[in-house]
Amino acid sequence: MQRGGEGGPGGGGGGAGSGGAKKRPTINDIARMAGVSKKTVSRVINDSPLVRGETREAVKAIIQETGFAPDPQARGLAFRRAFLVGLIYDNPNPQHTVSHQQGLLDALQGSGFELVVRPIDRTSPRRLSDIRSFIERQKPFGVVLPSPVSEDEELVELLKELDCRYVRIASVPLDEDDRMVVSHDGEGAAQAARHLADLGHTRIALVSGPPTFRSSKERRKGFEAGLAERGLLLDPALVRQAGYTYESGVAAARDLFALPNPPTAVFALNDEMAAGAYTSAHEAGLTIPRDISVVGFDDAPIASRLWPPMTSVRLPLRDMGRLAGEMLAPDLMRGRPPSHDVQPELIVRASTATPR
Amino acid sequence: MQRGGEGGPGGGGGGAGSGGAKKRPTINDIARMAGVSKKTVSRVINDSPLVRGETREAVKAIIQETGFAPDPQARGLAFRRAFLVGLIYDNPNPQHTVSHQQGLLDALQGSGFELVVRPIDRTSPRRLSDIRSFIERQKPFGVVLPSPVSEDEELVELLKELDCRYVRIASVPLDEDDRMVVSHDGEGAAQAARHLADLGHTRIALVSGPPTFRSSKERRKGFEAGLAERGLLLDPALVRQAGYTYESGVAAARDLFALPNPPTAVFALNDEMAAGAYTSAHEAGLTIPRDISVVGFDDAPIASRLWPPMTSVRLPLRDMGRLAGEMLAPDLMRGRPPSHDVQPELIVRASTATPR
DNA sequence: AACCTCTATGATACCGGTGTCATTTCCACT
DNA sequence: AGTGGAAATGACACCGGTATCATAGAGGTT
Repeated sequence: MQRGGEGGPGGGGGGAGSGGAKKRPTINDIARMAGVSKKTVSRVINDSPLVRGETREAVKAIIQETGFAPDPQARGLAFRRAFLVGLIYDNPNPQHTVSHQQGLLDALQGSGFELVVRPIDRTSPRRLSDIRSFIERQKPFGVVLPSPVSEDEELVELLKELDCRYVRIASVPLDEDDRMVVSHDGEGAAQAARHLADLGHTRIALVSGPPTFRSSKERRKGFEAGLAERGLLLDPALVRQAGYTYESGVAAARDLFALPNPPTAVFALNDEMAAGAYTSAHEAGLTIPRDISVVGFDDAPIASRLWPPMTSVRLPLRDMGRLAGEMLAPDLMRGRPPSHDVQPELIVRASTATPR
Repeated sequence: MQRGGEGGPGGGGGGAGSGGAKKRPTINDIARMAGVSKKTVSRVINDSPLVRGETREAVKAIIQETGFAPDPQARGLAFRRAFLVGLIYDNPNPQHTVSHQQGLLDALQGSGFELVVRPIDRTSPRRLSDIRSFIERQKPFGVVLPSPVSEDEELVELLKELDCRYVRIASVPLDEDDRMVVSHDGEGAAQAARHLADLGHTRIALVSGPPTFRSSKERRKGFEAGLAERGLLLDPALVRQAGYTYESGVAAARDLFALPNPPTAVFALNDEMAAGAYTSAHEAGLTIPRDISVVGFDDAPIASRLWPPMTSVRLPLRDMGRLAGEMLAPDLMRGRPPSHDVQPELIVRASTATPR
C-alpha cells in the first residue's frame, strides 16, 4: 500500500471491484441534458427566483431523474463557506456532549450540512489558535458552543472577529447576544429547593460545582432563591465546593456526613456528584432516603439506575442541541423563529423523603 | 437577518468588527513571494521529492512566516477526496460512541483531518442510501465503523463498491478483512467466568444480549469457554435473553432471582444490564455480593458508581478508537503498522465474593 | 561537441461549482 | 409597430488547489 509519488489523500479503498462504476453527474451534465447553461442549473439548485417556472421544472425533473447532488466541496469553495457545522465542546460531562450532539444531528438531518466535532481544553491557551485555524481553514457555516465553552468570552470574541456564526448553549442569558439556547438552570434548582423544603427539610446541604462555571453559579443562586421562597436560608457551614466530578462529590459528601450536626438532605449540582453522595452515604452507613435525602441535577441515565432511584432535575439536553442547530440556519426555518428557552423539570424519584 | 437573493450559506457571523481583516494568503501569494510557480509550492506542501532542497527550504520558510495553510476545500476538490473522516455509528450504548469518538479524535489530532459523525439506524433500510449519499457527496478519506455497524455486511459491501476506505471495530475478526481493530470480547468474558468459578460459584447465571450482535455471541461463547476451563457447564435454565438495555436487564435478573433454586452469581453481557441486576437484587432483598455476585462488561463509568462498586470487564474503548484512526492513514504512520488487537481486562471490585 | 538521461520547474487545463455582468426575451404601454 | 424596463439566461472569470505535460538545466557518455 506504499505510495511512491506525491502526498495527499490519494489511494483507493478497501474493496476490489472497480467495475463499471458510472460516475456521478456534474452540473455540466445536467445543464447539457436540460439544454440550459450551468449557471441556470446553479440558480435552480439555489432556489433563485430568477428562473422561469417552466425552466425550473424541466431542470428539476432532470435532477430528480439523474439523482444529481451538487458537490459540497466545489460549492463550498465557490461560496467560501463549507457545508459544515462545528460542535466545539469541552467535556466535564460526556453525557451532555452525547445528548447535545444527538440533538444537533436531529436538526441537521437532511439539511445537507455535516457535523464536525471539535473538543477543546478550556484550560489550554492553545485552544484559541486551534479554533482559529479550524475556522479559517474549514470555514464552517456555523458552530455550536455548549457550556462551559459558551462562557469562554475570549473564544466568543475570536469567533466574532472571524465572522463565524455561532449559537451558545448556556444556563443563563449571556451578554446582549441573541443567538442562544438558555436552559434556566436556576429555576430547576429552585424546584429542587422547594421540593426539599416542602418535605420538611431545614438542614439542607449543598455540594457546589466549580465556581468558574456559570451553570454552577446559576444553580446555586436558584437553589438559594428557592429556599428563600420557603423562608429558609442556606447555611454556609453546609456548603461544600466540589468540581462536578464523582470523586469530588464523594469527598464533599463524606465531609458533610461527618459533621456533628449533619444535614438531612443534600443537593448536588450535578448527578455525578450526587452519585458521589450515594457512595459516601453507603460508607457512612446512612440509608437513602431514610437518613439522608439526595437530589441531583441533569437527570443523566445514572440517576435512574442508582438505588434508590434518584430525584434529579432534568435538562432537555437533546432538545437544546436541536434548537441550537435550528437557530444556526434561521433562513431555512421559514418564518417561525425557533424558541430560545427550555425549562428544566424536577423528576421526583425515591431518594427524597420526609426527614426523621 | 433576512437574505433576499439566492440561497446558499452566505451571510455573515455574529460579530461586528469587519475591520482590517487581512485575508489569509493563498498558494498564489506564497508562490509570488517565493518567486516560484504555484505548482512548486504545491509540491512542497505535498512533500514531493521532486523539489530541490534549496527551493524547498525557501518555500517552507515563507509558509512558516506567513502561516499559510492550504484550503481543504480546494485541495479536496482537486484530489476528489475530502479531508474528512467519518464515524458511522448506531448507538445501543452511548458510552461506546463517546469513547470511540474521543480516541478517534486523539488520532486525528493535528493530522489536518476533521471528524464528521454520522449516526444510522441499523434497522432502517434507508441507512444504505443515506450512507451512499454521504460517501458520494462528501467523499470522506475514510470511515470508522464501531460495532454493531461493523457487522452490517450490506453496509460494508456498499463501502467496497464506493471504493471508500474503512476500518471496522469489532469483538472478533470478521471475514478476511485486514483493516480492523479487534477487542477479543470472548477472552474478557472468559476472565469473568474464571473469576467467578475460582470464587467457588457453580450456579452462575448469564444475562445475554441480543442474539444478532456479534459481541453478544462472542462474549457468551468466551464465558462458556471460561467455565469449561474450570470444569463447569452453563446451565440453560440460568440463561436469559435480554437486549443490552437497563430495563431488559432488570427483567431478566428479576426472573432469575425468583427461581426456586436461584443462582449465586450473575454475569451480564454489559454494564447496563448488570446495573439492572443490581436493581432487581435490591427489589428482591438480596445483598450484593453476600447473596449474589454480579459481574458486568464494558467497565462503563456506572460500574464504579454503583454500590457496591461493580466488578466488570474493561474494554479500552478510547484506545480502540485511536487505533482505528491510525489505521486509516497508514501512509502517515511511517513504517510501523499499527497493532490490530487490544485485550480486555477484568476489573475486580466489590460486587463479587465467595458464595455463602 | 553532440547526444542522452534525469531532475527540477512552470504553463496551462481542470476539479465542480458560483459571481459578475452583458445579452436576450418577454410583456406592458405608447 | 415601436419602445422601455424588468425578467430570464448565458459567457466567462474565478474560488484555491492539483495533474499533465512540455521544457530548461545539470551531469554523464561517446
